[in-house]
Amino acid sequence: MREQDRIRVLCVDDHPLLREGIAAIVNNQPDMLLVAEAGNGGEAIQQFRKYRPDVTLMDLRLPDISGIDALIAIRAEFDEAKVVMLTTYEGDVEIQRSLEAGARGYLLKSMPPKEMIEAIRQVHQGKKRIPAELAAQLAEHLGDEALTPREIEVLECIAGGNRNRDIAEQLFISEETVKVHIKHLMEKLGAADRTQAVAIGVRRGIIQL
Amino acid sequence: MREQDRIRVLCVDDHPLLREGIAAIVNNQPDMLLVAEAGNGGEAIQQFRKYRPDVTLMDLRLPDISGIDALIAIRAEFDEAKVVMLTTYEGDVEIQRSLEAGARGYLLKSMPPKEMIEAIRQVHQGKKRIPAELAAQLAEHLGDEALTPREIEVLECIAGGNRNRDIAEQLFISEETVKVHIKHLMEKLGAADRTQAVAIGVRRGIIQL
DNA sequence: AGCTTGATACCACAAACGTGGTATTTTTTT
DNA sequence: AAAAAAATACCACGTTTGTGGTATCAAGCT
Repeated sequence: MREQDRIRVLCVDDHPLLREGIAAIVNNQPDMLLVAEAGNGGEAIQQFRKYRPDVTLMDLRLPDISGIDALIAIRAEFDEAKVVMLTTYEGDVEIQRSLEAGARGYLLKSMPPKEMIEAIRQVHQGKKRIPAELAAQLAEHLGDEALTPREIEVLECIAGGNRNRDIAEQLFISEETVKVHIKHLMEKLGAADRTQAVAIGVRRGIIQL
Repeated sequence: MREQDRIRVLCVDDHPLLREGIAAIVNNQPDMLLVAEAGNGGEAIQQFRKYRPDVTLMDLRLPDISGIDALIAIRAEFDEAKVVMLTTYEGDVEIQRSLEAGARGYLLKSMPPKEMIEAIRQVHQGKKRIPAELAAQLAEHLGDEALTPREIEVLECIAGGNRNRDIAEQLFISEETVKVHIKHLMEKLGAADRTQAVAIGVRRGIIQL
């Protein structure tokens, strides 16, 4: 295959070890070529502008901005950009937000390399690629109401071990309002108490400790 | 350098992508040779028996048994085994347990490859290698009393959103005893309430959600 | 203009939680 | 054999949390 006909890939990840592994595997494919790498979101945008890759592999958490924000920034300039999110493990919320932001695929770093190269080929052909396990996980919470920004804020305060009174002070609202927010977020998350709300929030990627 | 003089390395990790990266980097060193790989703890033990590597890179979480248990199993047979733990990120408790189990080093997967190859060389020479950041994190909780097995069990129940009464039933003890355990574990962790106890427990690697 | 959503606020009540102290038994360590 | 640590249990008391219901206001959508 001529070099200019290969699928040109950009890899964005802050782990050099993993980038190395991806580079080895991608360049081992006769129909692919790793044209650039980036270790953070800013670099990712620059490298995209410079190389206009056919497919971009993007880690979800980067040192500067989140992978989702990098994705949004890139798609704002290059609407047709084909980006596959690649992450260790995140909750359904991260998957959903990625797809809403226009990601064409979503892979776990623990998946076999075969899965990754197939995803690159499919996405390059204009298809989408979300593994069945992740699709299933996503589907589990599809009907669920999302937490509001304020509710997330309150949930973060709860995780910090704050009492309702302290949360009220920090957010400049009354203790009763805090209670209302907690009631709502517990309902939405299906939590029996504030502690489980934090546990579920962490598992689903809504908050991080 | 003759092949038999090279540092012979075994890599244990369930992420094929990362193994590939490590393989590329290790084999790129003139004084190193990746002699075997393993994707889980059982394989790791078999491969160690077969190849007797000079240095082993071991992921902390594996599909079958924990990396620490694999380390213990290997060191039970081969006391002089030189093992470096390699992980994405864990709390101080994991670091401490690894070192107690006889690990010679502890690295994060996010560290530059240079750090890893230096660690392999140093450990091969009989030295230990713990990066300053991790040593500092470890030192922060050195004087702390560890949670007892029962306290950890209770903490796990708390994280599940159980009330004291439910925990009592599950563990076949009285509600009052549960309260005592919670009081103690909160003191040890420096938590203001049960929710913060869970958050701290997760951050420090004492429990996982 | 009407509707929905998010955020705010208050009240009252019951349930659960956290704190103080004391005490027994078993296991482990010295 | 003595001491220390871990797990068990009970009581009393005040604090915090969670539930129910009602209501206002602003912003955004139809």
